[in-house]
This record gives sequence, structure tokens and C-alpha cells, in this order.
Amino acid sequence: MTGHATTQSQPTTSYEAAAAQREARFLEALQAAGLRLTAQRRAICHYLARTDAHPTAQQIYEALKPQFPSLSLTTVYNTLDVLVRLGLVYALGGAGDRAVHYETNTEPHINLACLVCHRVIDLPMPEVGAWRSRVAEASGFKILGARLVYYGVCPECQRQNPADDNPPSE
Amino acid sequence: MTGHATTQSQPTTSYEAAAAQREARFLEALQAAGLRLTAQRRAICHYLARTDAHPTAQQIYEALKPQFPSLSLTTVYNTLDVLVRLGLVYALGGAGDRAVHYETNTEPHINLACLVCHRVIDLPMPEVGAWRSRVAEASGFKILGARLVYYGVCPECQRQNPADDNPPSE
DNA sequence: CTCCAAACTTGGAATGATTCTAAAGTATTT
DNA sequence: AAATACTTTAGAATCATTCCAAGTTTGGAG
Repeated sequence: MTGHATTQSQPTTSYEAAAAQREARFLEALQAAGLRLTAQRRAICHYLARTDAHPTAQQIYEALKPQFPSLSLTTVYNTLDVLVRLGLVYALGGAGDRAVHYETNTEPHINLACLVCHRVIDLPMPEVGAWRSRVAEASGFKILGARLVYYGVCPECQRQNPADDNPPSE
Repeated sequence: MTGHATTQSQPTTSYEAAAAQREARFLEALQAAGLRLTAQRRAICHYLARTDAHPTAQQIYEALKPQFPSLSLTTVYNTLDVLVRLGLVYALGGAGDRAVHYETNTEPHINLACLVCHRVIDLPMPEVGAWRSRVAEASGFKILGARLVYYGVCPECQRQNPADDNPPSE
């Protein structure tokens, strides 16, 4: 069950192929942890595997609600919590709003948060992987995760508001 | 006014000397920005210049309240906001509690947050400075700050709780 | 020195993300 | 089918942070 997801329905694009694979990894990990694969958990994993935005719990809830009217926000929080503890999803704050954003990109990278539009994007950065062990050694911490966020103003928002030198902070 | 703070009252320790210098820098920056040096702002700058903890607004408020009974929490937030906008203080979240922690260490470094005791410590890391411009170039962002946080369990908490493999997350 | 307008501070109310709780629902085992 | 262990759910409770309206202080003009 660790191979490629090639026996499923033929994926239309390589993006969808990767997404399906990621989703499968989530579900397997949940099972391996002895947790049940409920419809709610499946839906949330399905959603997370297919976004490269960095949604908040609210956003996930609102996206899923139409097809899943009984879903409760608490369940979204609970499920995200489980996924974070399993290390499948990272939680990051500080995009200028007050909410926690979740991401599934576990490749070494940093986040760029726009303080104006509150979007977060990823920037691949392979060296990040090497830092982790250096930090652990130097500090004695048991490292469970990292949150490497640069914040500022994204190119689009710079264009729309060239003069503004004082964007809101945190 | 840019030289050493040697003409002030003779500092007892080099730590106090550095703190006084940092405090002076804060006050000058506030003035330079056309803001008033009120007693409240002075008190908050004084406090911030002398801590290497990463206090929350609440903690600053409680520390200052005894000597300053009229101080309000709102003022603490307002002042911190000003200092953050001026780039003198950084705001960082995600120490496992729900609060924003403030720090004055503007040297290139990363933060280590303990998810168990919610303390944050600094780890100097000179390379961090070089990353900033690389990130700006690669992304087109106007970079206003960074928040490089590794989170995990600090040595002390590991000792007290060796078996716990599931510390609270975010 | 006095008065004004702008800049600040204050307490309390409002917001809003997250967490807690108790009750009801579902799967799994016996 | 009954019992047990997980899960989900709605709504209440928390709590950091923000908002607001009113009172204070400050620096400068007269």
C-alpha cells in the first residue's frame, strides 16, 4: 500500500495525481494511528490534499459546508489537530489576521505572508532541511516543527498601493 | 546623539549599559517619528530594553501595573503596535499559547519556542541576514520582517516529561 | 501665562478565533 | 442485539485583541 496510486481511476492531470497520492497518504496515516476514517475526516483530507492556499479552519469549514451540511466547525478543528499531531499538516500564524493557517507542504520551504491581503505563499528552499538538525544540536530542543515566515507586501498589493509604507502589523 | 551612551550615569554592568543604550534608541526613534514621549511609553520602552524574555502584552501590563496603577492594557497594545511599525520590536506568535510575544532582539537569529512551558529563547544565526535579500529577490515581496521559529520541547521540559510524545500543538 | 487643537490614555464593551462540554450518533466487539 | 469505545455536534465559554467614546495631557500660538 506504499506504492504509487496508479491503480485508481486514471488521473486527468499530474496535479490531480499528486493530490490523490497526498490524500491517500493522509488517510493511511490516520488509519495507522488507529483512528477511524469517518466521512468528515475524508472530506477534510480531500480538501487539504488539493489546495496550495493556506486555509484557516473557518475557510475549510465554509468550503465543505455546502456538500456536507451537518459538518461542525469543532470537527474541523479536531481533525486539523489530529493531522498536526501526526505531522501531516503544519499550523502557522501571523499572516496579519488573527487566525491560524494550515498547510500540507512538508517539503523544506519558507512561507511568505502578505500583511495586506493575508495570503500566504510557499518559496522552496532546500537548505531549510539542513537547518533543523543544526538547531536541534545547538539548542538541545526536541524539534517538532518549524515556521519560517517572512512577512511583507506581495507584488500585487505593492502595485495596488505603492505609497502605503505602513501596512498593518500582526 | 549616535555615539556611545557614556555620558549618562555610570552603568553598573555592561548588561545595564547595553540596556540603557537600547532604551535610548527606542526613545529617539519615537521622537524622530514625531511621537510624544509620554510616561507610559517610557515605562514600556524601559521594560522592553531590559528583558530577553519574549513577553506578551499581558505580561508587560502586569509587570508595569504596580508602579503605574493607571496604566491600561490598551495603552500597552497601542505602544507595542507603534514600536512594531517602527521596526524596533518584532511580534511573534505560536508559542503554544494563543498570545503574541514581542521581542527586541533585532540581530539575525531564530526563535525556539517550547510548546510545553511556552517560553521562547533566541538562537543567534548570522546567516539569517543573508536570507532576507534572497527571499525578496526570489519572490518580489517587500519584506518587512521575518519570524523564524522552530518549535518543540526545551531541554528542561524533556527532562520533566520524558515519555510525553504528544505535546500540545499551536 | 492662557487657551486650543492634536495627540494620548483610559475603562469598558465588542469581536472573533479557538476550546470546552454534555448529549447524541456510529462503528466494533462480544 | 448489547456493550464499549470513538466521533460528531451545537452551543456555551474563554480569552487575546480591538474598538469606542470620553477624559487628559501636551506643545505651541497668541
